[in-house]
Amino acid sequence: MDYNFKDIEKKWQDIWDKNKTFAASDDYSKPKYYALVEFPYPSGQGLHIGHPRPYTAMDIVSRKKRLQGYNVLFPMGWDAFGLPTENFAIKNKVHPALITEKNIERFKGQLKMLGLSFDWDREVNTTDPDYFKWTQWIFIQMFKKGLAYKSEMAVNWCTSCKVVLANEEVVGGVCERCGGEVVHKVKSQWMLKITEYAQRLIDDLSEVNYLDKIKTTQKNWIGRSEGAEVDFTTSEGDILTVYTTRPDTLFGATYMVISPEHPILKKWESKLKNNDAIFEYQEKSARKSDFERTEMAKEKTGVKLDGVYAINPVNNREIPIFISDYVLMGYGTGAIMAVPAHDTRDYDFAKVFDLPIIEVVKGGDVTKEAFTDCATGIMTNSGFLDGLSVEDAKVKIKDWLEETGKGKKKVNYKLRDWVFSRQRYWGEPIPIVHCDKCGYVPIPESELPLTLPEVESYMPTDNGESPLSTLDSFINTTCPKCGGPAKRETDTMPQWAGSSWYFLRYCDPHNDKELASKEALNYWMPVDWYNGGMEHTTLHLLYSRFWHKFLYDLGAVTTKEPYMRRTSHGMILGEDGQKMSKSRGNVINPDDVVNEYGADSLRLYEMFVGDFEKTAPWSTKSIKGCKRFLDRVWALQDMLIDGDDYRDELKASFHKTVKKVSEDIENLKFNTAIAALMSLINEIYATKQINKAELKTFITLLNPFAPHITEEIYENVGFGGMLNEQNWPEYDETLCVDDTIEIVAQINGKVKAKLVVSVDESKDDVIAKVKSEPRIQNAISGKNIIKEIYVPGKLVNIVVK
RNA sequence: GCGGAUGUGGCGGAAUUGGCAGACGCGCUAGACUUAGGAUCUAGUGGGGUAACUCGUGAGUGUUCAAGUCACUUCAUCCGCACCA
Repeated sequence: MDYNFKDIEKKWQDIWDKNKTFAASDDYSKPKYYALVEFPYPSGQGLHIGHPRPYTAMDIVSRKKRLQGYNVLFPMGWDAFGLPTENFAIKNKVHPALITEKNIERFKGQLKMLGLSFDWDREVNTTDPDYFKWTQWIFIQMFKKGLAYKSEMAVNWCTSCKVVLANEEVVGGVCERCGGEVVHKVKSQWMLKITEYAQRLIDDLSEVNYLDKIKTTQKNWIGRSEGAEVDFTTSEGDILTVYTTRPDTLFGATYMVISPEHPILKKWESKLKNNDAIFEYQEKSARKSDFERTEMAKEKTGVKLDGVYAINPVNNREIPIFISDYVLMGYGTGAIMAVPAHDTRDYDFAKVFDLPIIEVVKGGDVTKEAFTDCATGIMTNSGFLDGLSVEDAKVKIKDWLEETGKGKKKVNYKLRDWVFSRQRYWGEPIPIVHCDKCGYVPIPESELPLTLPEVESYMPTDNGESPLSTLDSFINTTCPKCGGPAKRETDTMPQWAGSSWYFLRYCDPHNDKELASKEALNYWMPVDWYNGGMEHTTLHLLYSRFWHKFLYDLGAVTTKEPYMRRTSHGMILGEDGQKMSKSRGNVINPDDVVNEYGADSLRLYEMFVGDFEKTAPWSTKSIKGCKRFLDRVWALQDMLIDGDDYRDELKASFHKTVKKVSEDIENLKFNTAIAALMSLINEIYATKQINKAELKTFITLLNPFAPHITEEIYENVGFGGMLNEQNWPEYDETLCVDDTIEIVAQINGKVKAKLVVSVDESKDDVIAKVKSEPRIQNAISGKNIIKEIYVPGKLVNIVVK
């Protein structure tokens, strides 16, 4: 009987579907396990060969947990708002909802074809009004708490997508999605105050089990720094406040630099003697795109403000003020004190403009380069700070600043507030109206969801407004507060909105009273294990933690953090080691692979290919090896003999394998779990037989990885019931050790012989045996034995001279 | 520049607290069975050497009875951030 994977896989997928085998139960008395994968964007291309990697991994975890008696929630859904769908709609004049529906159907079919044990009764779709009703509801709550606000500001504008981008969406100065040029544009935008949560987003990382690199990336992105604000008085009597992490170097501040956009420039206009040059410089930096600005990062440019100066508060020296685009308006105060001796950028600038460089920390050579080392330097030329270490000087100067009222301690973050408006059609409408009398007013919650109107064209307008702005019937409304005429907000939310809380909806997906019931959230949350891409560490992961914390403050959820554990998978590359892309012609289609080798082989291959966290190139040859392994598993049926316990010669191997597979799944080491099963089958083949107890354990261990073939064998053999209803095998630690062990005999650390001894043999006996080995005798004869090292169960090392 | 990784056979990759380097798979070689083999089974497979032996985890130094693993130095590659004061 051949292994006919096509029929077998179809058969079991239908059975699982019909029986709702993997539906999470609402019986809250059972122990729960919530396993989560990132829901995909249902693109027109269909499933990528990389998708099954994380999905299979968490499917394995879910299937194992079910066998271990947990009530498992392993849901799936669609993050379906987004630009590609909208662009397709524009091009082909079809409603994005129709395209989305079609794409979802295709994706769903492909996921089912892989035998993933999702609970399809809990499917969510971010574009479903019953879903985004609650996305809008959360936004309104944020608005009410002052965390959503509208602000006139310079934003990143993609000239190709004609849409505002969040800072996180600008990569290398260009649009993350289309690679188009990104320029600055001043627009009125909805913003979310994620900065208010910056500290908590750092602090609470200590309560969760994320991979260290994920925690590090999040911390770096939030970018906390400790320093001080220092007030400089100017010749005009204004206070110019700077932020610095090196207040200890205040005596070395020989000039100041403010951002070209700094508002104080307007105020000083009448005092300044070189307004033309200043204006020209401002114009030039405003025109620069982010890309150009980073390109130019090497050469320092700027203009000295002629007519005003500042006074260094620590020594009352008069120092010049410059504008330069290396000072950013968006960080700190938009103004800096420049200490060229101890800051590389200030040093470069000082060299260009021939400004004095005063050493205030000894330890380097400031005639050659800036000395920035904080750990070893000693203060000098710094009045009351002289002789102190940098660390001590920081403390002392901060105290001095606070005592004299010339400054204060200050913590700063690189994280900025989240630009939340998009000038697009295919997104959640922002549920706010603007009334001339009442300002911005949220629409009543009873009117949610605020759905998208039908429009003629999905094309964003050239002046940067949303397609919704052309629709008078949508825009014109009445103010919920005063009843007067009002206009609706025409911007929509970014794609990150719907994915910031979807894991909560899975807990109670059909609830029309609240985003999910308290009972459901109490039982299911937090997510026990969330796996997703590294590329979402600074976007989705941070955003969703922020929303969750907000909902926690609101009392809508009961846990501070949404995810207890976060891991990350590596990408699947093309066979040539390059990223898969149509243009390279190295794309592998999952449909073809499943058709040729079967879903079980594909699942096995993607788990076996290498370290789960690392990228791995696709290899058609390797998947054949996995198929071959399954063929061998299938053939075990022909070797079947009776027996209700493991045979003695395989007992230890079985216990060891159960232990290894159980542990490896928990530790994200699917590749070695499969290797252990391969080793075991090799041992079984050597005996040419397998008994029923052994077969049952073997296919149960393999079931999470290859669910179809194992279920089929289970049925064929007639064990009774279904494999997915059985128990995960147990192991006995004491039975994991063999009766005899191989001991390595070394001379001076080099292996000379190997011998088999029984486990309970004493140290002296083992050493005596080692010494009686001919090769050892050879090596020690005529030499002095200096030392004998005995590592129980491992080796004996004899040191001779 | 800063931050995070990674470096092991022909290839993908294994290796608790330092304790047999190369598990498992691919590929390759030989044999068996076959009309056939791009199927299957069995055996072999890091380099050098007939052999005893010896050399081997990017490079170098050190610690140790013992180092892929620890320390220091260095090189290369990848990823993220990038004038964050």
